[in-house]
Amino acid sequence: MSREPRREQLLNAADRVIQREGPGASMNAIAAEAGITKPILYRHFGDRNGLIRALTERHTSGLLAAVRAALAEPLERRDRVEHVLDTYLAGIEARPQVYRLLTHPEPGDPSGAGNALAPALRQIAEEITRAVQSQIDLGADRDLLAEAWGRGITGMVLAAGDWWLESRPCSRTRMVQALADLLWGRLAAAADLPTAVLPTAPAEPTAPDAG
Amino acid sequence: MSREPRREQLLNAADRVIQREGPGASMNAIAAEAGITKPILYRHFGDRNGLIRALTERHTSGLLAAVRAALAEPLERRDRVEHVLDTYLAGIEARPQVYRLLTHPEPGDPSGAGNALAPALRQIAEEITRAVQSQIDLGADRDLLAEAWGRGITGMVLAAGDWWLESRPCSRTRMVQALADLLWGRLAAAADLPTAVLPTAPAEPTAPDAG
DNA sequence: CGTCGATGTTACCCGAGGTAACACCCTGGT
DNA sequence: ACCAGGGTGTTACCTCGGGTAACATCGACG
Repeated sequence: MSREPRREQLLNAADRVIQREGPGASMNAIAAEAGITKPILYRHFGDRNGLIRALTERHTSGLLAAVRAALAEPLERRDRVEHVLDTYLAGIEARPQVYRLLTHPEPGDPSGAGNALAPALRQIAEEITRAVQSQIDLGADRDLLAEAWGRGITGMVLAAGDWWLESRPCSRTRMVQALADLLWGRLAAAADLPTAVLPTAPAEPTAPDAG
Repeated sequence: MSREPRREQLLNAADRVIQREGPGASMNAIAAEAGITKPILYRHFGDRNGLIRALTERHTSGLLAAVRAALAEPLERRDRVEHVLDTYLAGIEARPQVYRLLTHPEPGDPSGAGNALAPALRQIAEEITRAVQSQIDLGADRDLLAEAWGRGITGMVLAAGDWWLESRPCSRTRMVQALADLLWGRLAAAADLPTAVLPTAPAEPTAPDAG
């Protein structure tokens, strides 16, 4: 049996274990599930990261392709956004344990499951939730929206701030503007670009077929 | 010397080590920095999580208080939002290593620093960035906005989706609506509530002072 | 003077990632 | 027929980090 099919079998086994025990599963456990011992895993995947990477690539290729397709769907912009959101949520809903692996490839503590936000950040999220609840009139959906938004805004600022801190693409005040603009609906308000899909190829002014 | 001051000293030492080596610092290293050995740390903090928790609480109390204050500032709503964003970014800018600890209390792999988004999610962020860049007219700030938004939206959906998956507060379609509304500027469009600050005490209709 | 509550130590356990050395079995070329 | 190579697998080990047990010390207080 050549390498590739065997690799697939091992990945299947790893999948089952992680499905069952979460992303903290040990290499021993995975090897046992596959009916073999550790060194074989290491021969195939180098180290634990390699295994995890292979596993996530396998699972995320589908989700990633789906999201990409959703982003390119020829819909009204709002509908397209909803379509992308729904695609993602449906994807993580379908396989929760795998999703954990997607978001937390590093083991971390095995007890607490589902911590996209670290405890300290969860406190911030709660503050935002409370502020929204007490300051803004959101009608009947008030509680749900406030909580979802509290989490969402916190996650947004976390991810964007992390990137900003790492690569410093601009001043702090500009970053503040960029995020505030996003929260302020600029995504909805901006005009469409003239359907040029290829990023490196600006629409040729002489091309007659795009009218 | 009673417990508390000693505790502070140990936390100071832990702080220095983490400042220097990042959140993956070992208990041995921390103990060495404090000039002592491991068991003392364990006596004071129970386990590694306890130490980290104490450390983060210490540092985040300031940031959390600042964010809370910013959220209560009597400003125009947009200005308040910007104020909160700026407060947070200034906080993480001031002490990057501590910020890492805030966002990634679990060690994880020591090589990669600054991964608010796991690799798989970073791919999604890039897809969004590309889509925004190629589909929406954002003027001169185009590149910056697209990238910041790509990260931000991904982080938002990650955090909100994680929460939704964990506690299932509503149907998937409703969650999609909640997030799309957030991205669509409903935060900006909604009306103010009549300055009732206490969450559990709805504004008394007979109170005359709130006019 | 004893003892309580801190301080501190050395030495160990355990589990997990990772590796070295060895053995087998099939296939194919000479 | 034979042996080399590339796959399969094994046992036994190393290292490092979190965590604990057992023991020694120092100062204060009734």
